[in-house]
Amino acid sequence: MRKITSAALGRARGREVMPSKGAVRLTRLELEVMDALWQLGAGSVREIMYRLPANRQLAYTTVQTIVRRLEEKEAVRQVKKVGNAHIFEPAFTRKAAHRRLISDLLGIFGGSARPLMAHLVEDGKLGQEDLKELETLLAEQARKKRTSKS
Amino acid sequence: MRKITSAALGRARGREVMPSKGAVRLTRLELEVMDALWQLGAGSVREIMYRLPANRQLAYTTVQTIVRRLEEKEAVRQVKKVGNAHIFEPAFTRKAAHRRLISDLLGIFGGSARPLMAHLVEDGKLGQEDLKELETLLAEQARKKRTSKS
DNA sequence: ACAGCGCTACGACAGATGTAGGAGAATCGG
DNA sequence: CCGATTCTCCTACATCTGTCGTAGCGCTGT
Repeated sequence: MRKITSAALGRARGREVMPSKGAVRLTRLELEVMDALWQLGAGSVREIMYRLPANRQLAYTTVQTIVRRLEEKEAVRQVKKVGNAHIFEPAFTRKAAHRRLISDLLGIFGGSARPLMAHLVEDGKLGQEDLKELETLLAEQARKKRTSKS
Repeated sequence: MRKITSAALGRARGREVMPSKGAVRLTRLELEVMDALWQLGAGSVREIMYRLPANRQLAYTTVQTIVRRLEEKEAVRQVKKVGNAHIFEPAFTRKAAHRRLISDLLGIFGGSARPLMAHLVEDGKLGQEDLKELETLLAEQARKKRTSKS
């Protein structure tokens, strides 16, 4: 049998997004645990457990396991002990994590924010007021940059 | 030992995002395969393999496996045979898949598009022209809706 | 007609993820 | 000082993901 490909041998463009050094990729669950920690600022396994959303009630040891894995990934670190319990704290901000998520998504979208935005608008997730707000933000940012730099 | 939690017993808000019925969650690799298929419109395993980005050269059977899994997830379906080879076609559009991704991300962001946008602006992924463009799009959409509906 | 090559079906396997149990050490309340 | 409680540390295990290999069947060209 002849290879079915015959003519279509055009290698595709190599869209590629560097994992930017030490940036960890958090899983869904890990993200929820981090979220709890971000809310707390710092906390014990049990505190994290209680801060988990209602639709994610996990066993104590499950949370503990996730926290341990997060430690391995250096996403959280122990800051002190209370009794014999470790108190953990996030190793980076929610913002940083979000940035990572967005950049991943943008990668999938081919690197440009446009299509993403278009979707948002189409889905009505983005209205007139939002755009206004953004313009303000953009202007302010430009101003700030001019002030600090140059 | 006393539970370390003592006072902090406020259950967190139950942010939750329904998986919207039959919507499948595609993995990274599956997404790349789908992307190849979207480019092709429809194609054989081998054609898909050749369309994969240069940084993702996989063995023939690897691609085949992914395609099989996508079939199980009903993300692709066989449309015909050429020789003894199956020709596959996506079961939904790239757009639909993207919508799903975005909605997932928004879920993580608490449901609002604002923070997402803010990030984009901060990272300079979104400029003046983009916002202009979006406003146009938004206006057009409003017009269209008015025309079709009401 | 048949050798050979491509395709399919299936199985395998390591590493990542989600979820939890058990043993035993540390601590707290009395 | 002692028992009950709560941690910690490890282990376990089912799934999901990423990646292939093998066996065998069906075309196809000569």
